[in-house]
Amino acid sequence: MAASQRSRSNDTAARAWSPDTPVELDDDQGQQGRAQEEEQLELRRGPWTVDEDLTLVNYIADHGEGRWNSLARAAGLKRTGKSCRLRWLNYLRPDVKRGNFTADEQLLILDLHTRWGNRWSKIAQHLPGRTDNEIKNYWRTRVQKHAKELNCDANSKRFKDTMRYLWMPHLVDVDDHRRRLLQAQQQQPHAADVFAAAHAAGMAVTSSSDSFATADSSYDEVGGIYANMHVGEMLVMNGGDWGQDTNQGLWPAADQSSVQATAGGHQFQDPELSGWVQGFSEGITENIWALEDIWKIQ
DNA sequence: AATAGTCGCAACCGCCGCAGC
DNA sequence: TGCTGCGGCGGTTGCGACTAT
Repeated sequence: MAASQRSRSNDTAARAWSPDTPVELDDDQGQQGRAQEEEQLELRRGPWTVDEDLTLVNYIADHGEGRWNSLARAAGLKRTGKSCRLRWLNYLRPDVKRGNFTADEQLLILDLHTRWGNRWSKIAQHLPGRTDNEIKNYWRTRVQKHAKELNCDANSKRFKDTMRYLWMPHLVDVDDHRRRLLQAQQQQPHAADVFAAAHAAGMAVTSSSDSFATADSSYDEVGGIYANMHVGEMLVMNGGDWGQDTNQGLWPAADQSSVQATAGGHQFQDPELSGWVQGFSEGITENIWALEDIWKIQ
């Protein structure tokens, strides 16, 4: 990263462009052949114009995509091959899906990101019409924003656990969940009792004492919500038995199945497409984050 | 209405792996 | 076997649009 930052600072001057100004050459580029230098001097950067878009689209329609550097030259575009490729893949390609992510797509992104991390292109392969760039932007803007609101990093285990064991199961059936939570709040034991039960069951609660302490402190406040997240953690630690035995009434039935599906070694019904995620969002808002008020309601 | 702050997105960059020579 | 060019990837940035004050 240091190298990246160093190179970034060196890019400052080169970044002072406008769409109508040619690219300035650095020393290395200046050492190349004169013809190539003259050609590169004319390269454009910045936002694409409508004419450029039309040129690129028409050329690809006639000749197909690929060989981007030669394509850019042949099409008469004063752009780098990389720039043409990016413009085509992220914006001009006919099957690119524009607009907001659906709830299903958002859930799938959350799910796949917990499995693969910032492998945007790999994640994008499972969202037809969506580009890695779009997903990356979505993650950086929406998801990281909510992680910040939770005072944790979007790549942290805590946030991923929150997503996997709390938030996503939450979306299975919001109304049903609310009703069951009300019941659970009336029935559930105090967090200290839960801790004692876990301890008596021989769980390695000491190894997650920090997490449990967090759950403990949040328990009364939110009526078991955060504790449930750590129940998920404990399921991972303890093979899933504890949650089934002691957590009855806390999780809606569908939630438990989801947890079980993920707890034992992060297994999925559909190893390719996380089928257990698909269909989660039926009947809920298109913006899953709009449900964040549930957190505050509890 | 003007200004400041924030957000979302398009586009850039360097790095890396691969294929061809 | 090493070099070179290309394509792909993930990280970062700049700026217009939007919102709050």
